[in-house]
Amino acid sequence: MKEYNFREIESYWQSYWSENNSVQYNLESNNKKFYNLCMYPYPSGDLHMGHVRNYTYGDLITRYKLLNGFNVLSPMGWDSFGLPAENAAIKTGIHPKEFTEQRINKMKNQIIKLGSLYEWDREVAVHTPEYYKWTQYIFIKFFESGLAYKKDAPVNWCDSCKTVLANEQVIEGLCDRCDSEVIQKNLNQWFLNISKYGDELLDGLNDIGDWPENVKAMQQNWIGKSVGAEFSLNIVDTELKFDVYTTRPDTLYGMTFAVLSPEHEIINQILEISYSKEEILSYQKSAKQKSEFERLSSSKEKTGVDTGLKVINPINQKEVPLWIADYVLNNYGTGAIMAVPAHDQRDFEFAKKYNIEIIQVISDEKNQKNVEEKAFVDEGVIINSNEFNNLKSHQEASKKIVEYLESSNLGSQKTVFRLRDWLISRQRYWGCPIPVINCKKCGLVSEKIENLPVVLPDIKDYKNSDESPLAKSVDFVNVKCPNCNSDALRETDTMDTFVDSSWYFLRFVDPDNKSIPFSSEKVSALLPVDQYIGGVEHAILHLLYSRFFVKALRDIGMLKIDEPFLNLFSQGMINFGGSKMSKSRGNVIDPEAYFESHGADSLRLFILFMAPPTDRVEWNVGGIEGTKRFLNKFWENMDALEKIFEDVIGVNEIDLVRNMNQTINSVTQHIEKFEFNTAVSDLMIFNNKLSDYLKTETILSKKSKEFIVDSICKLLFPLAPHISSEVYNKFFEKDLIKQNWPITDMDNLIDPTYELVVQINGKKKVYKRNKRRFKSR
RNA sequence: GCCCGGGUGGCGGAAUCGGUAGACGCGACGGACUUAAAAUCCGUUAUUCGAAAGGAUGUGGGGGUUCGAGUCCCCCCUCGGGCACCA
Repeated sequence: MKEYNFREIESYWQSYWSENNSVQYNLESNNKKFYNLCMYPYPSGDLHMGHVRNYTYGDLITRYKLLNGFNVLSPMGWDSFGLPAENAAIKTGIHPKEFTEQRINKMKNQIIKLGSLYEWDREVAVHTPEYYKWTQYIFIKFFESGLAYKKDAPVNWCDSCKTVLANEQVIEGLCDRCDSEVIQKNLNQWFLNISKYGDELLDGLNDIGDWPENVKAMQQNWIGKSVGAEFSLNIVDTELKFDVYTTRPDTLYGMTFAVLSPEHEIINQILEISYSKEEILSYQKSAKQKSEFERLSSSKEKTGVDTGLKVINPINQKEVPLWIADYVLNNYGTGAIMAVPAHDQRDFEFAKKYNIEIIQVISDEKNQKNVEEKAFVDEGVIINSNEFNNLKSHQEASKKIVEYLESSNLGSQKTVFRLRDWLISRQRYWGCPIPVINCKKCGLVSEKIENLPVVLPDIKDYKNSDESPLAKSVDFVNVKCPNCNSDALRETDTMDTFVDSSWYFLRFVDPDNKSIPFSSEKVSALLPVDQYIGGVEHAILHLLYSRFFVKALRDIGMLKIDEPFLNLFSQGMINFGGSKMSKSRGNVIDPEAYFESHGADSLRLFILFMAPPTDRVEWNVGGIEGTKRFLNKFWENMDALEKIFEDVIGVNEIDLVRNMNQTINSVTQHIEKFEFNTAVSDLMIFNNKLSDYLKTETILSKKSKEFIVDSICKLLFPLAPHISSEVYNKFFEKDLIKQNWPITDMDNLIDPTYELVVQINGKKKVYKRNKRRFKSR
């Protein structure tokens, strides 16, 4: 059999679509809009299978929606700031801009070869001044409204590379580049106040649209809302007091000690009065030297130091010892806790180790639980708590005790989030400069809008020293204060690249706007994104940051929507040899080779066919042969149909037409439900039936022939657009992309015969083919 | 520890409402074509007993509901992912 010439066909249609602007959002159209978006890539230079999977799904949706008459917006851009370009620059001296743009060109070419349709006139790349000007604009608006602020914060620092590292760059406590140990260092850093939106980000998940449950669960988990109580503990014989937060106010009578985190501010005052000054100082020092990793993971053996001081339990005036221990984190709650060893496992271990009293205040109904081996954390009944005895814990007793604290002005109910403010400053070159100036007189002053963008200066050495690479450019750093015109210094940090990606989907609706980042009207017309498709690895960071950005931009009046993404689809990863494909593992399967050897249509079909889209899959080297065979067979069938003798309708023809109709019904439903693997198999089944027909029959009516070619090309179009466009054009001399999706004939779905099955005790015993007596619908 | 998903042939996976388990594809085996190979075409392919007809078993394990369970309920095992000293 001769193979169809996929190379020629694919390249022809790719040029055709591009020259005819086959996907273009039409402002004037009355058709319903559909904003279809794939997560834009970091331009690594090589398209990998993860991209192929992502863009195949995205393109399928674009084409399906086009045939269904939607006014589709399908843009693409580049997440083009980031470390790899900077590392390459350090190594080879090539400017990150040049390095990045070469890679963008290469990758864009590969995306086109996949046959993915994008409206390239809307392309954005975040590293261009035309884009980052508006990232800076938004930053300034955030700064002016208090959403961006600067404060001292502990960061991951590699003393060998002389740089701050992102959490993702710290691998088991070591620098991912030089393997030296990462330490905690206090630096003055920029933050965005995302925690202000904790409640809204959490509540928004309830009615957001169609999002995968696991992604919603991950975000809920990350936001980590908990409701408890906050109250003060007074230190005996002093004026000193501090706040503690607990989710278990019902256990208040069981408090037998209190703990401060080693970084707690009040320790400075404690040092003046404690007999254990030396021990405290040395404990603080050792806690500081531990890396975050070590501190959180070090075999969970708890350590601490006794201050020798006592605090008073506000509910019963009992005096209990005050300790300092690093199992209490300074940046959660109040950085201090009441410790109830009887009912908290961590407190229990600490109490056992240091021989601290344990008082049980909850038991089960028969009072048979004890706390000798471990803490009792389950629901139960209050004991040893005076007037609160016999109340049910946790809910009822907590409520009563909080009411008591509130009525006696001792404390109050309090909501705490795990979500922390977002540290966005990076001591890096290849990122968006922070548009702020430090003036000795005026303090932190934002750059004037008319002076934007603050352009990344050219420097010779991209390597960090003790400060950011941008500090090396004298011209960049030394400026006049926009306020008072006195000598001032520019910020030398750049922004986390997640800032760039938190609003790119907004720029796509208005990419050429020269006066503002985007028009609010256009955003309202096109957003939320109707279908967002991307990898599950962005379940928390990117998707949460973008949601935060939209809410923050709404609150400062720049747009009028609440959520950026209506429906989210997370595709599974593609592994090979049991692990994630990566250059360092040497297990990368290059999609480009398949464009040459099997064609983009075969690759797309195989990706669609291999597994349900949400599943993680193992790359199967031979599997693509199956979809290639299918396309060859399809091509051959179409060829045979073209030559078949046209005549009156025969009996088998009626069956074939019904099969086609059933296939229309089934493929449509599977695509709607994102069950692309079974959509492909439906088409394979019909193609096999068509082969059988053509082998045994010699005639077919013109009407049926045209119905079959028309329908099957349309059904195949979103999945394998090149071959279907070619066949359609050969038969009808029309552009398939401008046609309408086929409609199922509901009257011709059901086979007039059926198999009667008789089961006895659930086992099939008799089956027989019968004619249906009534036409059912 | 907590929160999400999963577990079906040699493999990837199908199976709207509880109603013929294993669609479709890969691989394997047998055959045709060929000097030969590749490609292509035809056939077989859950396990097991049987020459065959046919029978028995079978969706991680155990129980239950039902005329009937991959599907519903309870318990357990196990794999993957996320979070994790979060008070």
